[in-house]
Amino acid sequence: MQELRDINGLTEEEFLDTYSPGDYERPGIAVDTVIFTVTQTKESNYRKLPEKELKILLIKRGGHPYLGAWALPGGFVTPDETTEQAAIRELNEETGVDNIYLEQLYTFSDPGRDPRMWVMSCSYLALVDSEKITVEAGDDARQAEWFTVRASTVEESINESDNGFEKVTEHKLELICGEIILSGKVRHTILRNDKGARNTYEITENNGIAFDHVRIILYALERLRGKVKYTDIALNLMPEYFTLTDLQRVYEIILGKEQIKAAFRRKYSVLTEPTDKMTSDAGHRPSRLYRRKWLTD
Amino acid sequence: MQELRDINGLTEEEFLDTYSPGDYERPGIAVDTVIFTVTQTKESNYRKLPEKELKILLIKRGGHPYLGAWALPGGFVTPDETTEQAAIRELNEETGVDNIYLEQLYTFSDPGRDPRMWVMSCSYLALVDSEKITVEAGDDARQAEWFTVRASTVEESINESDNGFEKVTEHKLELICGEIILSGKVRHTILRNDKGARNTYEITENNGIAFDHVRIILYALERLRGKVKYTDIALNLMPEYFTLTDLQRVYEIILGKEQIKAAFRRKYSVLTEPTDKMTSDAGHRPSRLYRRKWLTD
DNA sequence: CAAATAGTGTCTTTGAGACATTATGCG
DNA sequence: CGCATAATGTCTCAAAGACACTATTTG
Repeated sequence: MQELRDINGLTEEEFLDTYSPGDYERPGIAVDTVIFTVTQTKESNYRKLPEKELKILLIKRGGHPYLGAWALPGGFVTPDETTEQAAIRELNEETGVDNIYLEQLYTFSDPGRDPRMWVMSCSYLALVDSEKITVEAGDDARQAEWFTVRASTVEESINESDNGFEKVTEHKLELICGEIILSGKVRHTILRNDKGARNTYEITENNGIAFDHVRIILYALERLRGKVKYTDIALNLMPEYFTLTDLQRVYEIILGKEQIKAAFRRKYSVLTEPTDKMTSDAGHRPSRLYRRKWLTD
Repeated sequence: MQELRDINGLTEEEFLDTYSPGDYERPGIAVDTVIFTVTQTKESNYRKLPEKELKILLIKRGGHPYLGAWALPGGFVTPDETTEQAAIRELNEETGVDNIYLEQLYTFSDPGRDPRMWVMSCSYLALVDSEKITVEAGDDARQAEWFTVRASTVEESINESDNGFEKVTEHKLELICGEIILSGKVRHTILRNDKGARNTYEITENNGIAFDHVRIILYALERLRGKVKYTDIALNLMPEYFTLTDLQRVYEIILGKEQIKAAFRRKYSVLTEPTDKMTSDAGHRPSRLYRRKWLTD
């Protein structure tokens, strides 16, 4: 260690021994995880392939604030863990899911985002294969459900000036689970000019979604959509064996856009390796099953 | 408001009136900003163009811990502001710089990253045009300096197994400001397998850089390098008028790779608009000056 | 004129879009 | 046999890589 002494003549060791944290205010740090999966619906026509749906997990709040509303799985970080470890721990406690893809999204810090007190949310994006989730909905009296995600961009306005522009976009989110329909809108204002770049987000409508979780969910979806095109992130949503058409459907449901088969296979089949297994008992030609290929770059 | 009552028979309003935050431990939240700029060096040969250097701002620590080491500009967040507002405030206090590009990077939360107490760092990436910085180095007795950034990947090892792989990369950072040379290494372990995806980072060497700031700086550089290719983010480093060769040099210094002139212009000149100004007094053909074009998508 | 940069032309390569054609299991 | 999907071939178009060639200024 260095022998440097500070203004009070203390070495670092001496300083740390006598250090006591000030009593200024500190925020609670929550982690909130947007966990996506893709599920199959049963198809009436035996010949047709089942349709896929993008879903996220929400938990019904049993206490104030937002009593009865639905919230992202999460909880508070403790001093002996990283936010990532906290996210894994909470997800495991609440869903029993283990070993899943996880990445940090964004830290939301608007004062007032929690009506109780000062709380920041360090949010995470998680992806899980639907075959892995045997989530006991509602372990400890809490109700947990998978909601189908529908998102759309409602309205845009662009205001160009000489040295920049202001663009307003309204994003709508709908979450559906049987009879339960939740929804919300977020207005995103992009301000770009020679004075800098500012993004502001405002929740303009909210039906049944707790805290600022509409915004977090929309942010997660945006990240997922962006990354799907240039990484192998989507493979985390696939079971061990899958067809290339399955994979294509997953891309389509995430991107909200049909993909051209030949081009899709050219681009994304490098993320997979063929097995000698085939599908069977479908009302049409069997399809080869593929596995994930682990790309080291 | 809703009339829902919780398990104690309270409405949300009543609940919030009587709510008192628990006394569990909370972390301090710091913001630390990696602010980049690109400067020109004087060129001895009057014909040649000046070379460019990528720099970041560091502040010499005047107290423990890490007394005498160099740290990113930053400070603690207060309850009435977002982390972004805190970053802007601190940057303004410490450098006088205003109106700059800012984006959130990552929240670092390793327990023990601050030897004093539990502190998380919400880090930001900032970009500023070097003509704007008239930073009074050392306002309030604190020494602030711009350090030239050199980064390289030192070593790699890949360990492939049947159901995934482990890849280790060592990143080296060198920061140079006159006689002062700081350096550090971060070992990045990427673990990908059917049990999930984990990245771990370990600071394996550190000469004169405070806290875990080596890692934050390397992370910022990675983000900058990634985004430069598919956004107009680099334009935030340019003065109002610049030549396309200037812009190309900025890309080259960020990416650490020469760009082919014709291809570069085809791709990135859409981010600019020509003016009728030209350079002059160079020992070669004058060059047209361009301005940033504000793209609304 | 020589040095050095400015600016453009064009051939090649790569990859995505679009669409067509052939293959195959099941009721 | 006909339905629905599987799998691949190929033409086109757009963008990036590579390199060459012409244009201009100043000492």
